[in-house]
Amino acid sequence: MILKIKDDLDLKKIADSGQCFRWKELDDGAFFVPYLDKSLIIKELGGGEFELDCSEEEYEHVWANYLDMQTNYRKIRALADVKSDPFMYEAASAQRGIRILRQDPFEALISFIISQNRNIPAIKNSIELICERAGKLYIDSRGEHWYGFPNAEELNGISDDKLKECRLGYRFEYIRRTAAAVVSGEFDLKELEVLDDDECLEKLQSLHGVGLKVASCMLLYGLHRMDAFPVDVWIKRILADKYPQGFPFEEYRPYCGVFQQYMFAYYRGEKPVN
DNA sequence: AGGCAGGCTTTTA
DNA sequence: TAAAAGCCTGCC
Repeated sequence: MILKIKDDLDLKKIADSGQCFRWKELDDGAFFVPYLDKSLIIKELGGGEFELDCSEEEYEHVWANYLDMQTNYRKIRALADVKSDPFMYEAASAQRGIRILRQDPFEALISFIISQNRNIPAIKNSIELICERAGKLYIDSRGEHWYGFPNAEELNGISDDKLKECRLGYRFEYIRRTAAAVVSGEFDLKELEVLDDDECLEKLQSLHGVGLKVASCMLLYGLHRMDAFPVDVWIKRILADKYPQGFPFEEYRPYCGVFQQYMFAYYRGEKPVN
């Protein structure tokens, strides 16, 4: 199908944004996008048009939601005022096209536990290994094979040896215990939905290997809490560099997380590490 | 109680 | 060799 939109959507920027780790750019500039048991191949044609290898029905029921198309990001960007916060205005303008995906919560949780103290290529590497060892095998519309991200049962079910092949280092035990807690029901991902942001952060941090930063990433990228504001080494640098008087959270509520993402991508893009 | 140093696996630059 | 989308433990 052909999708025609007016709002922000830059596939390359999303793929490089550090919120998802399994998108793949294909030879023709299209992107392969996996989500649960489905995959999408999407290509920008220009003029706000995109070609998608799915039906309109599947787009409406799956991909529009995944890509968060019901949210107006142009409106959100308009919160950045060029006079009062020129840095943010510049960051949001330069990174226009980023959207906060509605990813699978379990995948997001595991992915951001893996992310700690590592750079993006290493994160992608471990996640791909996990999918190959614990995920289901699928075939996309081109006839190419791909592995899905394992659900909790699948991840919990693989042997220690196989999980150790995924090069998780000291995070091995974090992943093992988190998957087991989700499978046993000791940790219920659905229960998070009824909690407010602070309660949610607290509950997530009860998991071994989940601190404030990973919990914040889970809120923003796994639960789509748009006001969640993960502070990592990059954001720390930005806050020290650009906001020595403190970050104006009130100006950007309830979308602080979106602006965190713009800043992160913009600042990191100035001196790329991968 | 709350803050801080040191250690942790492995990869990347 | 240091740093990497950090967290845990032990110590004070």
